[in-house]
Amino acid sequence: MLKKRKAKRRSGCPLNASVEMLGDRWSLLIIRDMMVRGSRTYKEFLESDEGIATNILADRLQKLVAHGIVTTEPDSSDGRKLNYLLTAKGIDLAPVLTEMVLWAAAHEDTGNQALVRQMQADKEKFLAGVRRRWAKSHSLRT
Amino acid sequence: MLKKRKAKRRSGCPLNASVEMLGDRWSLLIIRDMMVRGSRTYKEFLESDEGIATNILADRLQKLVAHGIVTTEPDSSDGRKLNYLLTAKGIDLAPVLTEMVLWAAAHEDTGNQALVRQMQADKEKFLAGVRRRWAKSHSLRT
DNA sequence: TATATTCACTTGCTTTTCACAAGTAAGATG
DNA sequence: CATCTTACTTGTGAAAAGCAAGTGAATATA
Repeated sequence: MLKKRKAKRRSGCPLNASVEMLGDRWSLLIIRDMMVRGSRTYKEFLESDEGIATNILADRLQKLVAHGIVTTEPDSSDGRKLNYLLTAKGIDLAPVLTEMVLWAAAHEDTGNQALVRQMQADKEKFLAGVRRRWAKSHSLRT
Repeated sequence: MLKKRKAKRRSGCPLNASVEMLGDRWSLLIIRDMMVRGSRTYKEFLESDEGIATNILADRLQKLVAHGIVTTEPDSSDGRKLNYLLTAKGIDLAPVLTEMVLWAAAHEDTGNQALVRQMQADKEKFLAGVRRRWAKSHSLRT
């Protein structure tokens, strides 16, 4: 399979750059799974409530890796497993996710009120927590 | 045309709700045009750098209205024009857009550095500005 | 007032992406 | 060794995106 060299941007606007990397119905949910649910493997992502299709998941993971948001490393105790981990760039998406969660929680009837209340109570504290958890468990690569 | 009653959510997660409303390659760009470029009409949206197709624009505007993010009102001085305006819910997306812009600006090579620097300098001030501009020029409807 | 132009879309068609079901290969387990 | 698990790939139909052209009402222009 031939991989494209450099998908040219539709515009130079930073929002457009974000949208081109994350603007679909799955990418941010995968990142959420890594960030708040601690998912690491293909199988764990598949088990999420939203029910992503296997081929779409493979495609999105590959794109997230290509964009430098996620890295992979083989699991040391099980040769079949590949661990997907957030890079520093990926962790920096925490504020984006937070604002999206708070917006939906404010304007829609949604579940997961535990997470929402935690974010509402102290956004910065929540973000610090995410960063700390990730800094601890892995050496972050760029 | 029959409109669907209530597109059931894939999950109750607030992030999923956001993604189902905004997770595509155009919706947030339309909101950006309203929020920071002051676009109001179909034609103005079409003129954006990214080059949205006419049928996609019509579809996205309709969905944004359906989600209560945008409202319409006829232009008082030109009967052909329809003005699209952000609702309070739409304006509340300002922090989401801001974080997405700052993230891309930090990790990608993008343009529009003027806007970025303004956001970096004082996020809260920028957000207050957006809110003030919108509160002034229209009565916000829910 | 007739004509051209603008505005906000539709329509039709092709291409791309999504979704579902099934299959496969490498590694682990009993 | 046989079976199971994990991380995918492949095939197919359906849905959505993208492009070009067209429509109809309102407005500007000659």
